[in-house]
Amino acid sequence: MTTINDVAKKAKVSTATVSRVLNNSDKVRPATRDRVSTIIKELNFVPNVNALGLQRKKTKTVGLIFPDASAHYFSEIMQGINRHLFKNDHQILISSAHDEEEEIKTINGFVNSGRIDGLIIMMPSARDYKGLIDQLKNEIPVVFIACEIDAPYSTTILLDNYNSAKEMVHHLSQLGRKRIAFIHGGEHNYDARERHRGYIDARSEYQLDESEELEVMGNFTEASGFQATLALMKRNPAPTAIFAANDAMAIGAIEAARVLKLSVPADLAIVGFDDISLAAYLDPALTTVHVPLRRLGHLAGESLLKNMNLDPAERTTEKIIIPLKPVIRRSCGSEQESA
Amino acid sequence: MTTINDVAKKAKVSTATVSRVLNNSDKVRPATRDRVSTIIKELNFVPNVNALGLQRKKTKTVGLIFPDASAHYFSEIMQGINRHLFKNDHQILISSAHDEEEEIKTINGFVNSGRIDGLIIMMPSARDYKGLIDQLKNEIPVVFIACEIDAPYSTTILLDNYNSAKEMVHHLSQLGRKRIAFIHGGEHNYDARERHRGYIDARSEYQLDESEELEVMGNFTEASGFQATLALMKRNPAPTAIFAANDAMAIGAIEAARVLKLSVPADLAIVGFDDISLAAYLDPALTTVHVPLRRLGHLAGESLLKNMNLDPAERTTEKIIIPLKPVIRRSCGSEQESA
DNA sequence: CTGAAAGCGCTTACAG
DNA sequence: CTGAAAGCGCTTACAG
Repeated sequence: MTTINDVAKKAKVSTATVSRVLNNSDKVRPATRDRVSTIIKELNFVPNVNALGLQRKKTKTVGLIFPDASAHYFSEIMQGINRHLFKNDHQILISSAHDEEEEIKTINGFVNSGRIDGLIIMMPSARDYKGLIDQLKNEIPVVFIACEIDAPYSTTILLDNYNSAKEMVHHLSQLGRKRIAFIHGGEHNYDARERHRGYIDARSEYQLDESEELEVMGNFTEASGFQATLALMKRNPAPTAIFAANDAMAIGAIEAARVLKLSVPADLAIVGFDDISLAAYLDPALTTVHVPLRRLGHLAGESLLKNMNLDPAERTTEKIIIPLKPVIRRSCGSEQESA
Repeated sequence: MTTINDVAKKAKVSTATVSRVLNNSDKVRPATRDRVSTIIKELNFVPNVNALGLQRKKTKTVGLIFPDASAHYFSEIMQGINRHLFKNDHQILISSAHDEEEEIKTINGFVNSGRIDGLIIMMPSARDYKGLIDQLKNEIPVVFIACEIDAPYSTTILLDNYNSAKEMVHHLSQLGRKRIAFIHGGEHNYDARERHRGYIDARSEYQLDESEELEVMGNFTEASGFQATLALMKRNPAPTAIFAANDAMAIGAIEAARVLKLSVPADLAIVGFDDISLAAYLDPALTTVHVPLRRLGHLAGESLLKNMNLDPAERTTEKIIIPLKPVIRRSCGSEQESA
């Protein structure tokens, strides 16, 4: 590996001068600068990041912690983050942990090792907030995605799950569905809980049938949506609509309806949440809530970068809530078609 | 940030001793070891990775380059890689680039900056192999995924797209479909090209209808599968089966068939490639080829780690081809159901 | 405009 | 078993 010494020797200058050329310092004679620049290219010299990090206490690297499930969801967000950071010459160090203990250990390693300048945490099922916040200690800026953790001087980015869920239930009720069931995504998942809360509140607000019988626990997979629907349709009276907490479960629900010889939406309206790319290509096309994952990632990257360039004293605590839009297609029984 | 000096001072030993404790050197008196260990915990000391990297020339970090499209495909692979590396105490630094020029620049930065100990490159649309190989220079071990680049001392992991595609066409022909169309995934994509090659060879081998009319270019999206199918069904005679180079396009094809009032599989058999999780939940359930993405990622991580622990002189050039299995469901018109 | 020297936080021969 | 010192590859005040 070529070092700054090799360059200095070949250019017959000191390493200080090479360093100045590298950093565009103005105090270098043009002739010297040219000579050194040429040799840097010749040798294909790239500065050693470890030496840089040690000396500057900045690594131009951002850490990204995410759960190892839900690949699609997180990969989209990650792409959004990456796109923004790449443009701004930063790298992403990822770590996906299995459980919360692992995650907290990883965060500790990330934060105190001088490895990263900022951290993005996706932890929808976080429970031990205390342990987490203790690790952080405001050493570096942090952005939380899809988890509500009251850490000072951090940014939190949330989806407006609650209101969109309410809106979706309202839409179904407007179409005459009064007995609306809900397939939950998991009680430890923040998004799932918020969607559920919106469903519950909407049910009472719009005076719909209320019963625990109408709620079934799923886990965001097609299979769980399928099973949940089979269970729900045994209720008496059976629901006239099913609101699944994500599209994958809605797809399982549609398949279950097919098996039960139920027509969707005539016998049973089914709606989802996420608006995955093939939602429009299902039969019937799925009514759902669009979630702009890339934009979420972009916002996270942007906010983090902003705070990384700020003095710790200047940082604020910020909360960004992304409004979501329902996408009305056929599966809810509406004739209306959205763009 | 706590340093080794803080620990040394507090424990009243030299930094050398702290270092020995940290590295489990046996030449430390138990009493000293205990005292130092206690203080390390007390101070929550984590060694600075930049100093470590500078000194050891190892960073316990692996680089991962991937295209910024196809989030799902790559996120699954990434999860497989990560799972394995996490267990072995390594981090992943990612970078997804827009085009090949960006990618090569990134690779150069990764390889010559002392940032990583190994590199995994997913570059299905790589064209400029020369530029790529020049960057590599055998500095660090490299694993290529889904691209055939003749770089010495590297590992290449490929899917057996070709034979599986042939097998799928054979299966359709066995079911009496003689006019089988193909929706291509993109001519610059390695997997797509191989699947296409298998299709072409199978067509002639099994004496099926051959015509350029039966091939349409798509781009791996539902929308392109939809459009391609609309175009294909205008042929005269129309195809009796469509082989889409991935599941997303197959889903688009099914929707197109629906619009055209064609029954699948009675009028038109449709098969895909990938076996995404909801393939089983489509109507009709999609016949496709299962691609074990996590396993692919796992193998990549494993191979890389193995080579990272080897002397450069001991490294070999390796090529791993992953066999793929068709999953026969309803959309091909077979009565047979696979597990 | 340029260089010698100190220092970032570690590790490791070397000496004791 | 332990410490003083050199060195990994950079940057930056300081002196000239």
